[in-house]
Amino acid sequence: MTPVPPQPTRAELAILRVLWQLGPSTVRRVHESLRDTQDKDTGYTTVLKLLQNMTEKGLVQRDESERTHVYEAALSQKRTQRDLLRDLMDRAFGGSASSVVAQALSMKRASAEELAEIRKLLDEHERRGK
Amino acid sequence: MTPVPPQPTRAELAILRVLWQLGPSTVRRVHESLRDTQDKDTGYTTVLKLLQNMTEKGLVQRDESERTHVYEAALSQKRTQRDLLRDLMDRAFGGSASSVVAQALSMKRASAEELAEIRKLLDEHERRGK
DNA sequence: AGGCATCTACGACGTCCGTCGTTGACAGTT
DNA sequence: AACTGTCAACGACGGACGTCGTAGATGCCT
Repeated sequence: MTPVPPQPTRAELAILRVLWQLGPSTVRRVHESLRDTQDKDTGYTTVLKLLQNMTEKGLVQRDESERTHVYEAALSQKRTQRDLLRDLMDRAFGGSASSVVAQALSMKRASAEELAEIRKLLDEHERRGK
Repeated sequence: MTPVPPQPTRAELAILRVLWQLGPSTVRRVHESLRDTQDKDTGYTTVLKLLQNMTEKGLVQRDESERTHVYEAALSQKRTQRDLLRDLMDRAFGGSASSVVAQALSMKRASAEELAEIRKLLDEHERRGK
């Protein structure tokens, strides 16, 4: 009965994104990847501490068989995205999925390419729902 | 030169939702509305303090002409929703609007009614984009 | 005028979060 | 064996957040 891990904080989510992209990684790898991607510059021990906390919370799993530990995301990216979006949907959109979509469409980043993708998703969803 | 107010925290957002629903309100009205809606039970002075902080941050505007102050949301609901969704989209979805929509659709709450609404939005958006 | 209710302001406190320094263990190098 | 570098662990700290108690001002009622 593993209790559901709490939602990741901002910094924790940034780390999870690295783990999802790279797969199981050491602290050093995560730190360097953040160094490249991120604007901010976090220290090595900061990343270590975060990962220790995340292990405690159940957000990541740690392989300690070797001296240099290897961390892996405990939940899939999709699952985490779903949880986070659900939370925001409840808190800010009154639980309305269509409101969320409306706002998503109103953004400049909803390019033509993305619109086609969205329409495809909608068709699939409808077909499956039948 | 009003700087853009920072994003509201969880508790602040709950208050903003009340203000959007009720319009300009006193601390008491906000407190009572929260008492009805919310599961949690926050004290009067807590709500007052929150609203004072929010005034400081520029999230709300305060009318002090009367002894009992009246608070009003500084930004529209849509604008705030957009900002919050943008933030989450960047942090968790790599800035992809279609990923957000995909997740939104995968939720049980995307009812048939909502699906129709979403499709309508999509049509309008496409027509307008032409 | 006295007393009660209401309201704002202020300060305090516990918690979480992100940050980092230091320490001690371990490993490879010369 | 001594040195150098890497690693995990731990403690500390400043800031934000949400919480509330208390004080002081103001208004109302009798």
